[in-house]
Amino acid sequence: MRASTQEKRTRIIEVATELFIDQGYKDTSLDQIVAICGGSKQTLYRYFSNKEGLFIEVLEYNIKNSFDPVFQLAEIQNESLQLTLETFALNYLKKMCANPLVGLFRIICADFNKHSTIPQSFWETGPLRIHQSMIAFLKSERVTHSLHIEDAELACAQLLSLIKLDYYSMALLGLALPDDEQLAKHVKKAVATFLKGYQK
Amino acid sequence: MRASTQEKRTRIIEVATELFIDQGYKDTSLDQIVAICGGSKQTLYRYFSNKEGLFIEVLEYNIKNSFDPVFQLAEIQNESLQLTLETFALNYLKKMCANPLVGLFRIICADFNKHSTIPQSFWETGPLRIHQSMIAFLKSERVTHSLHIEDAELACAQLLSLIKLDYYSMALLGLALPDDEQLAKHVKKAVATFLKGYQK
DNA sequence: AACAAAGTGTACTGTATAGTATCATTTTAA
DNA sequence: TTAAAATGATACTATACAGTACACTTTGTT
Repeated sequence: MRASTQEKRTRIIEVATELFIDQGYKDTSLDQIVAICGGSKQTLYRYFSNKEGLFIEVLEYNIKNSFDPVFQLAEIQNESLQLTLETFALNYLKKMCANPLVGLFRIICADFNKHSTIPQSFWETGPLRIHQSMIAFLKSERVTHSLHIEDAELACAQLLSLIKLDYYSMALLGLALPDDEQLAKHVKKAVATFLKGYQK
Repeated sequence: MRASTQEKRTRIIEVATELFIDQGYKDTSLDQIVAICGGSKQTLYRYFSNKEGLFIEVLEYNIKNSFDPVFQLAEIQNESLQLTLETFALNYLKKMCANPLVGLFRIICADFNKHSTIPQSFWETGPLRIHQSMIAFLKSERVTHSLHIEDAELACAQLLSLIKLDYYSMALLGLALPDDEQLAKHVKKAVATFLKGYQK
């Protein structure tokens, strides 16, 4: 295999990512992608089975790049519990409410919500894995010695929902989110409510 | 005006609602709508400026029909506070996570998230009005005599998020939700966490 | 009855795009 | 150097659909 082959594949995926997110799935034509990448449509079709196949690879590529850093965040465990959660929360919130995740989520729910395994596999490789990280954290001694958590799965879901609030829905709709300072304030309140709800 | 004119308009809107939700915006053609309604494309164009204009009316029609019952629910105030909230929560959750709201939300975020006032007006006439109802309730004596709520707006957002959890995202993706019994259990826990987080 | 407004059926225009085919050109490996 | 594989440029096929034009029919009104 040529040295440039993998680079080219990656380049196509990156250009496709940008266009899909910017214009939506249906409104992004393969001709457009090729025009920006350079090369020809034949090459694209040699790499990817078809438009849907390309999108699936776009998805895998971005899920990997976007969620992995969040997993790491979920494992930070210094300072106070409150501060740990606040730090995680702000990063989690900003990652979830921004591209590429928001743009790709829009496409999955609008263009693949029926007759496709994409939503299920997106859910399992993305959000669900974040949940698992957080559940493990909530079960750790670090947490259990100051909070009374009977059902870690539930507590995790509640914590993440308190963090996201309606900001995720607003991001999906393309509405403007508060600035960083406001978000930081919000996140503190979310963590506070969570801690009080699960205090011993 | 003919007696049937208003009925015909409504019929077009209802058929369009179903097709838009079922197939998405781009995949629903006006020819299809006309074929099911009967009548001709000219008539459709006499009633509605174009496809987008039709969708906007579809939206208004369904927002009105779907959110209004939820407002009423928010005003139920009998029995215990806990029971009142649980009752509201279950109905709110089921309404939010089902069609037509889910299907229309998908379209708004995928097909109108840019260069359109649709998201903003959807947000204001839908979710925001529910928030306002709930904020008023949380400020009522009924609530303030048993809970300590400094910021009713925040408390409202947190409560509704605890109720929705990730079920709304799952519904958008077309993933299956738990059955009614499970949802009822979930809702009790959401209300419990909220009450504990805001207890005096 | 006569007229105008509302509605129908059908065909058409213009445009867009997924996917394929062909053939020339370049790159790589031996 | 040479042959095979990869890539590129371009054109083509088939299809779909928003929006328009137009001739004709129905309905309500005067």
